[in-house]
Amino acid sequence: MFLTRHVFPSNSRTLSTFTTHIHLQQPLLQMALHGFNMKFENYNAILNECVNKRAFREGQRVHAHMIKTRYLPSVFLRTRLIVLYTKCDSLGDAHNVFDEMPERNVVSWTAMISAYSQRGYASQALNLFLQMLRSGTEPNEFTFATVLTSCTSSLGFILGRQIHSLIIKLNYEDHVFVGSSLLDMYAKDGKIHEARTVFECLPERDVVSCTAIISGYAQLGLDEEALELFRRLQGEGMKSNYVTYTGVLTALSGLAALDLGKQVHNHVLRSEIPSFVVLQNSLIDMYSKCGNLTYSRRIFDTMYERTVISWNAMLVGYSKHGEGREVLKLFTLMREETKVKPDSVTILAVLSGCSHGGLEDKGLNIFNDMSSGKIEVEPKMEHYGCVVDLLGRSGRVEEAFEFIKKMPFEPTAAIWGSLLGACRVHSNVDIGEFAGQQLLEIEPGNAGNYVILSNLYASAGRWEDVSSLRDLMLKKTVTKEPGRSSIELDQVLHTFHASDRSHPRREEICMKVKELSTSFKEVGYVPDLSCVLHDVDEEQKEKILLGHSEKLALSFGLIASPASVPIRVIKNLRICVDCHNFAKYISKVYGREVSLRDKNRFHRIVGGKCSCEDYW
DNA sequence: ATAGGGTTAG
Repeated sequence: MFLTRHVFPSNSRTLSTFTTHIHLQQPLLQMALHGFNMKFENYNAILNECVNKRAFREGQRVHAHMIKTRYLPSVFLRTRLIVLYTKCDSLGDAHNVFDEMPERNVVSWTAMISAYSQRGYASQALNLFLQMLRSGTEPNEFTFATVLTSCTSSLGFILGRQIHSLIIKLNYEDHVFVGSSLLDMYAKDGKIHEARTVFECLPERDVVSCTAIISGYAQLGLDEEALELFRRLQGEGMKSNYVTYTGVLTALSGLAALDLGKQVHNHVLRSEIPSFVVLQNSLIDMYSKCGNLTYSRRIFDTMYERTVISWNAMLVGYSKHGEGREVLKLFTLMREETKVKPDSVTILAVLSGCSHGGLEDKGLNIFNDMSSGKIEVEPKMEHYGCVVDLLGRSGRVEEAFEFIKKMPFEPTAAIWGSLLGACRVHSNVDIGEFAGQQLLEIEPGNAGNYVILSNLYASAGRWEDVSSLRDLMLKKTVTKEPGRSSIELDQVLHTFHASDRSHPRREEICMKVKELSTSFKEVGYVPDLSCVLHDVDEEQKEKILLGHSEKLALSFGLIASPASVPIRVIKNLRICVDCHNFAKYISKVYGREVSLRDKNRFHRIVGGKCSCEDYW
């Protein structure tokens, strides 16, 4: 019921939608083109109209008329021309006007900086800003708000901090536009506390600054913090718009909070908020990451306009759920749609979709089409990574290894990790050992790598290697991002850590895990002790294994949710081999569907079988 | 005349 079709105009920020053949006010145009002695007022009026209507050709004719009649436009009019050309997507023309200006003021500099930053030319925008300072022109609040949006590279962040000092010196730190731009810059640099400080110091807040800080948390994966802040600001009377909800949906996607996501969706539909493409894209992603692809597809199908991101979000959804056939079907549809071109993310989604869906040959064909230019996307490192995955999954481990050696890139940790994973599943100890060594060299501090290599050694019965791996791990400073699993029940998110004793129903949960383990052992479950790398006896290892956050969340789901619904658990890391097996027993013994989202994909486990076919 | 927050992938 809540998915009704909403038709709204497309996002007005799309630059490509300008028209060139429009009717300008005839008298003015005639005056300009028939030798009338044009004055400032006339030019200003006609240029304003051209800017508003994005009338590129007419604007050019007016500009040409100025040159022909040797009219010398003021700084003001030249700046209008820069803005006109920028809005009409003609950066070259804008820059020519800028170059030929006999004098410039803060507005013309800012307009030009804005032109570059809007088109994504960050370093040019920053260069221009520096030139502006050197020329002795003092920036104003417009300049700062603009230039900070171009501070998104590592060099940009350094410059951004210096710009912050200048902002303080020139007394613009209380300005809300400058503040939102500044806090956004800090958030994008991962400096969320500094972003928060800027936010808290603002004398007044508005939708944009509030949205910027909420999205800042969400983009860094601080989902709970984002949600908490959203609720607090809402309580303090913050107004939300569609961008705010996009940020909130990002946080909810991360948490896989389906019920809350539906609530936001309902709210958006009931309110006057327009269903802009960006918001719909967020909804597609939210439903897919919450495990509900049907809703994602329903939104996708009813969209009035789709961007490449809409297609990508849907493709990624199918891919993560292991629905390879659907990925290919949708990709075919996409290629028939001429308005949208596949990009690098599209191909990534399709390749990984083929891999997760067990369609190795189809995936390899697509990679070949890309290499031969039949698909017009430049193959990047990540695409090569997908091929390693595809070959590895189908058991062609040697081929995958050869492929890595011939790649035009230096292999990354992700590539070796993918090869090692394949070796674990297909028990290729020789290549796996090599991949593992490379991996331990690149990422000596990543505990996950040790676990997979240990799994591999254990599967080959090489126990002495398992123990020397453990010794090696003790020598290095190995940090493990703490594993965390959560489950949403009645709009409340229950989060568990390993051996977590903080849940109000901890006794019950702990008992249940033990009970399950005992009963599963009677029907064939064998705890996989190679998943534990601590130097303890077997009994202890089993205890540690039973404390894994996934098992706590799964058991809690079994106790606390009705038997008719699937148990939906999400884990922040890749799921452990033993817990994956444990979940299969739950599905078989209790007849419950388990939907498990890990860092890489969804595992839909029914009747003891998983949609990943034990490859992840 | 010039300005800030947003969606997919990793």
